[in-house]
Amino acid sequence: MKPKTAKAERTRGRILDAALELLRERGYEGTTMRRIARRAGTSVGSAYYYFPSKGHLVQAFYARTHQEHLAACEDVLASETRFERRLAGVLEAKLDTIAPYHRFSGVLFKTAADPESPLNPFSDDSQPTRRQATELFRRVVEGSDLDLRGPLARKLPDLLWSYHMGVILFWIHDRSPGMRRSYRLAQRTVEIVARLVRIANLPPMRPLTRAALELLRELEELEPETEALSKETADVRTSG
Amino acid sequence: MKPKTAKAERTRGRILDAALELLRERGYEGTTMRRIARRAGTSVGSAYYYFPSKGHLVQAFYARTHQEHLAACEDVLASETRFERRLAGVLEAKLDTIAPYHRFSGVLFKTAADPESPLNPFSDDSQPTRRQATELFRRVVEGSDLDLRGPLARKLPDLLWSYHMGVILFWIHDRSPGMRRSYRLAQRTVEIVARLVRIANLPPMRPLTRAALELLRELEELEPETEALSKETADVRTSG
DNA sequence: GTCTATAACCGGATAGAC
DNA sequence: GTCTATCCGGTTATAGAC
Repeated sequence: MKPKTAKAERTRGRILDAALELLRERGYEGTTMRRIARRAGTSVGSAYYYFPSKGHLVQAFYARTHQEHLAACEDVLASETRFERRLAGVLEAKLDTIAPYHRFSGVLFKTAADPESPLNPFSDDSQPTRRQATELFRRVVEGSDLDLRGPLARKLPDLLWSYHMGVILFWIHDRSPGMRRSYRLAQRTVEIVARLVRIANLPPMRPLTRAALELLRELEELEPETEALSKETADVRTSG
Repeated sequence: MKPKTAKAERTRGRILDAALELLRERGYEGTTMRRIARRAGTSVGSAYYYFPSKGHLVQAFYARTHQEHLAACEDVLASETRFERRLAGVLEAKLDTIAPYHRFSGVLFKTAADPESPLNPFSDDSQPTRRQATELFRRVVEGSDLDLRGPLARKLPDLLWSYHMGVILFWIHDRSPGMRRSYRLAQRTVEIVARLVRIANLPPMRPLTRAALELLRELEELEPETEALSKETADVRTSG
């Protein structure tokens, strides 16, 4: 899968470049494997030699936009300390970064939603990207004026990642001009989320917060990956 | 699309039955249009005459499980008055109803997630089913001991529908034996949701609740459908 | 052994004859 | 309304070239 020779390296690069160009130019459906190969000056077989499926090609594309997003976040993260601003900045940067791909976001998401797909954000293939993403939200929290301790502090980045996936889900279905509704949703929910986080630690809310965090812990415990370490269920994984 | 003669009615029925049988027996991928046609004793062309795409066949299948779900809810809705129990009952009935289809839920969801797909819960094609579903959650609320008034009362059914979609999303990716994690998630989040709803109307939470409801209202206003009624943007809809 | 190319295969979808 | 033949695109088998 990884190219061994310099020539192969170039071929792989040409295939990927051709795919990314075509995705921008013609969207997902218009980007056929035959066309990718033709533009890259090679053959379908070659493309499949380097990328196991069209989905993996798209994943490379994802990785690239993720890098762009990270870069676009640096400014806010370096200059702002208010939690609201940091979170809003990261979300807006995200919406800006993915804007050019809205026309075929549906198909991308469609593929990404399939639990069997390598694009699915919960899949093993995506784990590096996902880890990077939660890491980003960890920075949002840690560099902020939020003064959190305990389990909420530990879980918040994951929760924010889920929240941000929700915003993206909304964006995918957003048909308003300029995706106005999505930007609005992000701005306004950031305020709400921030207020929720700030009051979560106040005494009257403690039991509720504790219940929610306890649930997260419990669900993690039930995770098949965790169970697989115990004796009897090791083969469950391979049967799926 | 709708059969006109009695013979056509029967053909359509045979095709649908064949499709549903095959979906149970062989899952989504194993259910090819050619196989459906063969089992129904007809041809691919015929199948496409009655159902514009494989997706529409699956939608019929959805409608059927939705009916099963409704039936499975009647008992709880008739006997319980506590909001928690009603909501939990409806969710558990849902998980029970869809359990047999978990192996190919991913593909179903994958199709459903595509904004262009007729299966997408936000699409026009799905509007009847969706309306029925929110109606169900309206019954959950209205027959319960919750004493709500104002905008929260009006929006709660929609919010609960979204929440229940979230549970299903989790279920789709749930790989634990017997979908234990999903049932657990439902039970526990029901408690949390109920507590949230009950405190949302208390004075200290009022501003937050108001902000959230105001956001919903605002997003509805930005909806393209609403805008399309105004003069200039009428053609936006047809271009998608 | 590392790549590349060609010719299939398979299944969803459509055209058009009857 | 129903059928057959065909297109189209993802994917795979496989034969060779370097």
